[in-house]
Amino acid sequence: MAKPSSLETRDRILTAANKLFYGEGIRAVSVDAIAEKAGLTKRTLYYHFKSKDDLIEAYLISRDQPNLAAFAQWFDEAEGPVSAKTQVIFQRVAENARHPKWKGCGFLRTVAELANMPGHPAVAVGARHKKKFELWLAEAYAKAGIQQAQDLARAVTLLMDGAFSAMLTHRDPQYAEDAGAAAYRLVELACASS
Amino acid sequence: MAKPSSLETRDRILTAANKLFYGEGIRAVSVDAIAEKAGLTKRTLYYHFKSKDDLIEAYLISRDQPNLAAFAQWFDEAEGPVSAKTQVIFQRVAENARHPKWKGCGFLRTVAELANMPGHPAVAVGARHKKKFELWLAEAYAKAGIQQAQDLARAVTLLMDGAFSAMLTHRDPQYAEDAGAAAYRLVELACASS
DNA sequence: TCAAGTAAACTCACTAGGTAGTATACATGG
DNA sequence: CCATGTATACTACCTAGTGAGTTTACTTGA
Repeated sequence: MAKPSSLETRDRILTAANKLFYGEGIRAVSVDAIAEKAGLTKRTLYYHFKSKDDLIEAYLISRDQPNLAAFAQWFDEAEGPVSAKTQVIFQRVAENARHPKWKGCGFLRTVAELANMPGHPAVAVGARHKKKFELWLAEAYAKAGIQQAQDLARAVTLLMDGAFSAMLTHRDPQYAEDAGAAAYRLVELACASS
Repeated sequence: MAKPSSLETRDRILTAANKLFYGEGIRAVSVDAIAEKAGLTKRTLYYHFKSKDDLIEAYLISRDQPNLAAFAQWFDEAEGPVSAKTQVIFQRVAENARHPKWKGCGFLRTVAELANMPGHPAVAVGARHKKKFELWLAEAYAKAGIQQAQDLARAVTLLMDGAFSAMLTHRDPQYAEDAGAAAYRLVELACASS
């Protein structure tokens, strides 16, 4: 069967790809650089991934569940009404954005960089990730008895993507705080009419 | 002085850079490709621009005023209260996004692609452009007698950036329509408390 | 028990083409 | 004549991807 190191090697490549793709961008990072960071040769990398595009897709897939889980945990841990719980998500995102290595939302940045390849599998992964986030929010709002849960989830998701973009543009976490305040108002408004 | 064709040549290069950088992305486009599209040699391009980075910056600078002017025109032409005028901007953006060549906001995409170079002059141009948009909105809201004009302009700008990101991700103009509806609600809310 | 076989996992050296940027020379209008 | 503008041809290096061969771990037959 497979060597015991096989899965471990694939993970090492993915970890290196994560750091480099997120830190430097997709097209700015060469396959050679990833192989070197992973401590193996390019030929070995191509044994585990059939192309650079394949590796880009795998990079985003590896971030999908962890990111969604973090949002859900922040929301669940927060006290108070859904409006406040929503706002907490934005506050946590703002906190994360203070780390020096923070470089925006990896999904949005990858989609933006691959805008000239709409059919790229990684773009589809990014779109699905954002859809999942919105759907999860909509379900949370529906459980809280909000009538227009879908519309509200859509608006909050738009504010979140706007916050990611603005924080990256201006390098200022305040934008996520302000987006959170706007989201709070919209949730309160929806609650009032429910 | 310069040959009469000099300014024209610079413009030809800038036009080619515009189409290629916006259509394909920054790092995906080579200086050779821009020179070829402009119908001249790379050496001539380097006579007018000192580096690729310089050309990237010039590309964004050339889009700054036209974009802001379009937003202002859409807003001024629209009928009704500021809430409706705000919503119209989003509707116009959604219309534009239906063009096959639409590839998102050139400023946001450039900033996202150059996220690993925070000091890049083009990133600064992108940040200034977004600040100008927000400031223009804040002034329009203040003129309309809204108390929290700045907060409101910030929220609407966040929704706009979110709309750009989501439309690019999902290739669906509906996201701008929904962002416009949310913006409408926030403006109405601010008007009510003024 | 242990040598031979096998397939997975891996490396070295390479191809063919693209990259930003430049040294040098030629043209052309004032 | 001479400054501005343009082109040819080049450097030095990086790019994704591959052909061919080697090492490793495990299986299997005697």
